[in-house]
Amino acid sequence: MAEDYVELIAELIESRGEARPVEIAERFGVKPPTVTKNISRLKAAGLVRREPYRAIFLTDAGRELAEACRRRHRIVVAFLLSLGIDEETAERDAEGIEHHVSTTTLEAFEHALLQSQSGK
Amino acid sequence: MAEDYVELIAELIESRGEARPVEIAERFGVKPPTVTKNISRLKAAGLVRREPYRAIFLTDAGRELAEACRRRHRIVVAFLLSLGIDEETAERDAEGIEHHVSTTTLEAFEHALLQSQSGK
DNA sequence: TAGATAAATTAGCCGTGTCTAACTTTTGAA
DNA sequence: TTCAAAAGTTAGACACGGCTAATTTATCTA
Ligand SMILES: [Mn+2]
Ligand SMILES: [Mn+2]
Ligand SMILES: [Mn+2]
Ligand SMILES: [Mn+2]
Repeated sequence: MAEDYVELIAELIESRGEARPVEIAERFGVKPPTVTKNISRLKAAGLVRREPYRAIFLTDAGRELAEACRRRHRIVVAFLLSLGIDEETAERDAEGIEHHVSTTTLEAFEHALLQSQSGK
Repeated sequence: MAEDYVELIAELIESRGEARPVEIAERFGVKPPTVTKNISRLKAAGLVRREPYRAIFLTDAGRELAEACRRRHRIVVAFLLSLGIDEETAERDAEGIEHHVSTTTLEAFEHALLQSQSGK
């Protein structure tokens, strides 16, 4: 959970300037109270900073985690695409797969990606 | 959860002749009461048949699900191995990845597997 | 600037999956 | 054949992630 949240929060801050619960709820297909509760957990975990009724900010730890997650996400998607999978499926599957890919496997994906690029 | 359980139950029946809660608990690194409760849910879902204090059997539906899961598991592991990932990591990662692989992606894995075999 | 609307929170519920402690049933050895 | 050890179950607790209904706060608009 935490990974998907910080990832989305980072993206919202980048694209919208701020991360709002209502956006998060829409993106995850979840109701606002669920977001409120989960954001509290993120705050308790030191990943997020925020005051009630205000936008959500990432802590340093949160930003670091977000960056790692976004990188992993990009690699997994790119890898699936390189296998000829359509974009929609690649995105959907990557959203789950990304949470189970070890460093070893991620590196193997990157390596395979390079091969497929050189081999056209 | 159900997928991992029926998969393991099928394997235990095949290798040991029967599936016992104590073995399931060990394999999943979980305590026996957890297994009891989860097996009850499997029974409620019509995947498993059993009487208290006796071994666990799969229903037809359970057996079908188990077969599908084992097939997916084998393909994901084989695919990761074909990328040069070590067996331990491949098994560990596959255990999570298998639950997020769509039919489309599974087919892409199979296809890539064939390519890697022909290309030696 | 008042009032309506939108956004967010709180309270309380539920199902899942985990645990420990205590109990019951089965089993296997003496 | 008995009875101790192993296996399994029950009871009760907890954290997580989801929900609805009701309330509170912020925002926009007339
Ligand atoms: Mn994800
Ligand atoms: Mn992601
Ligand atoms: Mn699994
Ligand atoms: Mn598996």
